[in-house]
Amino acid sequence: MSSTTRRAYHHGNLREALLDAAEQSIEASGPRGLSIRGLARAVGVSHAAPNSHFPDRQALLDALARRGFERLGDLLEQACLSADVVQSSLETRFRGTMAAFVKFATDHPELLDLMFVRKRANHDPSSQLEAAANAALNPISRLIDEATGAGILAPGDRGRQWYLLAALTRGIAALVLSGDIQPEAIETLLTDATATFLRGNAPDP
Amino acid sequence: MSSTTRRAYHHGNLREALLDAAEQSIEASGPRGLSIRGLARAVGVSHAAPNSHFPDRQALLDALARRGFERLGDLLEQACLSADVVQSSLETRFRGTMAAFVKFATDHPELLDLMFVRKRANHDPSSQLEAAANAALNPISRLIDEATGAGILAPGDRGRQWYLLAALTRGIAALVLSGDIQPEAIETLLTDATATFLRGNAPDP
DNA sequence: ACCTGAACACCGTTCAAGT
DNA sequence: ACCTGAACACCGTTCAAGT
Repeated sequence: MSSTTRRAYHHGNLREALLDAAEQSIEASGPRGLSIRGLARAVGVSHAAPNSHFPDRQALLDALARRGFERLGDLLEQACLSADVVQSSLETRFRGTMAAFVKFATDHPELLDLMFVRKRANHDPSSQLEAAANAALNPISRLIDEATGAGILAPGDRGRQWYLLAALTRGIAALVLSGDIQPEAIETLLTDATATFLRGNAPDP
Repeated sequence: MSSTTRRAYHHGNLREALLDAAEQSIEASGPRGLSIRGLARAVGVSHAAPNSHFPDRQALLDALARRGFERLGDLLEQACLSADVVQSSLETRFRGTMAAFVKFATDHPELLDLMFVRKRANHDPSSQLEAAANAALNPISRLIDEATGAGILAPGDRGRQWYLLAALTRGIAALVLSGDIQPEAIETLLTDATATFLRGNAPDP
């Protein structure tokens, strides 16, 4: 019965097999190195077979990005929760969530790029991709609400604080991916960023 | 005599003509839409002609990125200086510099992407590209030094403050380019980011 | 030195045809 | 429904040959 998973490659499983191969390819040689024909070859089907599952190359990349957001969302969620269980301070949880994002970036640099290109080429706000993107970043909103409730963050405009935190997080990831920060300095930067954000947005005493 | 600039297209001017065409193409349809053959066509030379000026496609992209850093450097410099002349506060100048970066991002989104991919594909720390990149971001360092001198920033680790400011700046640009921020919210975010950075890194009283 | 033209090994996408 | 094979119009890069 376990043979079912092994055998049924060309019937029903092709879509996922292609996405798996695509993710490997992308991390190895960037999105530009990804070719539909190469994927088909790697999986052992004809070069036109992928077309049955993805109308064009971009659709495959979108599906890849969507999977990425789902995984990123899980990681951020975990970072929030596990920090909670250990009864850590809110500052630690902020830092942990940013750190989780940055770890995802270093683990899957090309995938992250793919995920955040969106709006430029493709822009359908009702797509599953956008839904996944919004869902993934939800933990950040909840953390901000919690901190506001605890009196650690000024109860100002929730959106403005979200933007700030999102900018910091993505900015750090960008610095790391472009190689503009020395790897040893990342931990310090995460700590500094958390402290700066909280201090800069603390309620007036 | 002005005919010299107009005529001498295929002798001596080709390199720049290709780069100009490349920049147009890239902003119109992304780096993926850029083809050497297409450029050659647009400029009116044979498809192999570009090879006399750029050993391969990547070399052309690198040259494009280098030009981008030179222009970005000029803009940041200007943002610093012009704000100085008007005798503005240091806070205004911080904001102005970040705003200049973000404006460059919205004006040349694809070019900016190209500029900051570096380290992943290509990584020669002694290249002219890297030199241009470092030079471009110099104004930020000078601004931090100035603010430290004026007692507005804590005289801690210069590098740590640089990383923070760079992360904020690039993060905001990233939010804008990926469409994750409403355009009307950008000005507010720039103000909030400046205030948060300065407040979060102010010297202890 | 700079450019051309042919050649080679790739692409994505379409489409009739098979199962 | 899912896949194949041929076909079409593209690529980047190399290289002998021209000027």
